[in-house]
Amino acid sequence: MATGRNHRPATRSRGIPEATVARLPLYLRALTALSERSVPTVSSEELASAAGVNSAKLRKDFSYLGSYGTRGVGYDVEYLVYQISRELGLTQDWPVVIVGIGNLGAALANYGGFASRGFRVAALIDADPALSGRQVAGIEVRHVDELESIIDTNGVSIGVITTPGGAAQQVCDRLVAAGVTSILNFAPTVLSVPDGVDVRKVDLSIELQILAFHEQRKAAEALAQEVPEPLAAEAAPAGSGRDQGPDGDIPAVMPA
Amino acid sequence: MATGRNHRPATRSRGIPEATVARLPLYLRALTALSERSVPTVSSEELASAAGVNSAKLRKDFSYLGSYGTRGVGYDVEYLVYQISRELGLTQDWPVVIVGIGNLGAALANYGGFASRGFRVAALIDADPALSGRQVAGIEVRHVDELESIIDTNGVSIGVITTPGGAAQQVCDRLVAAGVTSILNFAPTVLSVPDGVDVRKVDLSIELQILAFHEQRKAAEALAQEVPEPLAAEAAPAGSGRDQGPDGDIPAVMPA
DNA sequence: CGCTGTGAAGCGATTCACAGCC
DNA sequence: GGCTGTGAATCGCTTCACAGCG
Repeated sequence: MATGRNHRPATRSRGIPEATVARLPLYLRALTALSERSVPTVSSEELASAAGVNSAKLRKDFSYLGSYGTRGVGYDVEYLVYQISRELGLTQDWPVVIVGIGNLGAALANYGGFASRGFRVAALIDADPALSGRQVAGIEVRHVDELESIIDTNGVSIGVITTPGGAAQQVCDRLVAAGVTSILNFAPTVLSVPDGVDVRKVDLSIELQILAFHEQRKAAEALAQEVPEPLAAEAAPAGSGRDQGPDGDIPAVMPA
Repeated sequence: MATGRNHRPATRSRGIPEATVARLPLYLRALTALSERSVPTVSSEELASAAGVNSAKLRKDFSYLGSYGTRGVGYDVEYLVYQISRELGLTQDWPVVIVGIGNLGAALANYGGFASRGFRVAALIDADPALSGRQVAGIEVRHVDELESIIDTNGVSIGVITTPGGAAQQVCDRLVAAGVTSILNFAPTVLSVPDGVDVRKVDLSIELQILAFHEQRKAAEALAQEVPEPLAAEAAPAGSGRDQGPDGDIPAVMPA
């Protein structure tokens, strides 16, 4: 972990907790919406509820960035948008490649949320020669043979893998060898990468499985409530359980 | 926050930590692969590395499920597959509906990972009448007017929202009113739902933004290394950074 | 002897609660 | 008076390290 022992206790700037980083995009989205409605300032309470977190957490998060609010008033929307964008590195634009142009790859290519926030799809890449030259979302699909040269020419450092699981590690290796240092992996595979390369994983079926777990638990509780046996002693009073809650639960996306 | 105070401290069995639940699908995937290769038993070390976590975490996770291993030997693959499946509620099959059949909805409909693990796409639903009747992934697309009846007839309790952001809350409300109690939301919107309904959110652009943050930090560190000013005191010795690491980082998917 | 299962320690994130400033 | 910024308390997850068992 970078950071490491740390001489300097906790001091300035360079120590934003991961949990906070993961929420900054949420705040940014909410702020952008406010900005579009020309709302000039916002309180921690309002912004927190728009972002789906609680206000103490939000204030703590912002405190890591600096003192950008005004007591008694709130935060200046435009100013915060800028500060968060800068902190996230969105003031520069990041060329990304998407490898694997199936439905999911196409969905990502078409996804407007990218371009709007500092990301530019530099190329779509697929191993199927039949796709080469086709246009998806107005971008030409190139053959995977060109992967290295595309990355090199465009200075790409972020790659998105939307291939089938079987091809993912191979593609990953090539991306890394070509100079990519951040990877967003949608394939259902644990990628291994050298130190210094970040991997984040998004797995659709894992999310569903987690929902199924809670769904099952809810069903069990409902039963327990009807037939309050001693066994049920625990489930019944719990009532609402941990459910919902706009606050953090445990996620399923992770690095590496 | 639903949740609330909660009386009972932490007691028995029904208390699997969220972080553990989020990893069970990972273990299950690794175990399934082993099972297909007819590997009879596996040690915590081997399984952990296949799943991309460390072995202490894995053993602790399994300890919440029960004592399913054999000291000096390891875990029986088939038995563990069964136990985890049961715990996750995958021994029953869950009918799900996907609302919003754009590229992403289609990608999900085609995604093999669903059917293979207890999920069945009961219906594809879209607001566009032009799509109604079309087949996607061998399933007929139905009009959103039928949403309530579809959910009712099929006993659907899990819904997936892949509509544009603007339609998400509306769709969510109808799903919930019709009886859905778990929602997987791909729209870039914070959904509000009543207590007792679980929401998990997957946001593609948020993941990229988190990568961008780290990418930026890496670039800054590289610079600091070249020109070792006093400011750089911290970055330089860090070397590899926090990067990689098969262990948990902070995710961006969360309930509600 | 090897590997699991688990108390206990450690650590990071969340929440509380209030001092400080506008 | 209202709302931010933040130490201090708390909570939950991770990691350690080893006892216990096959």
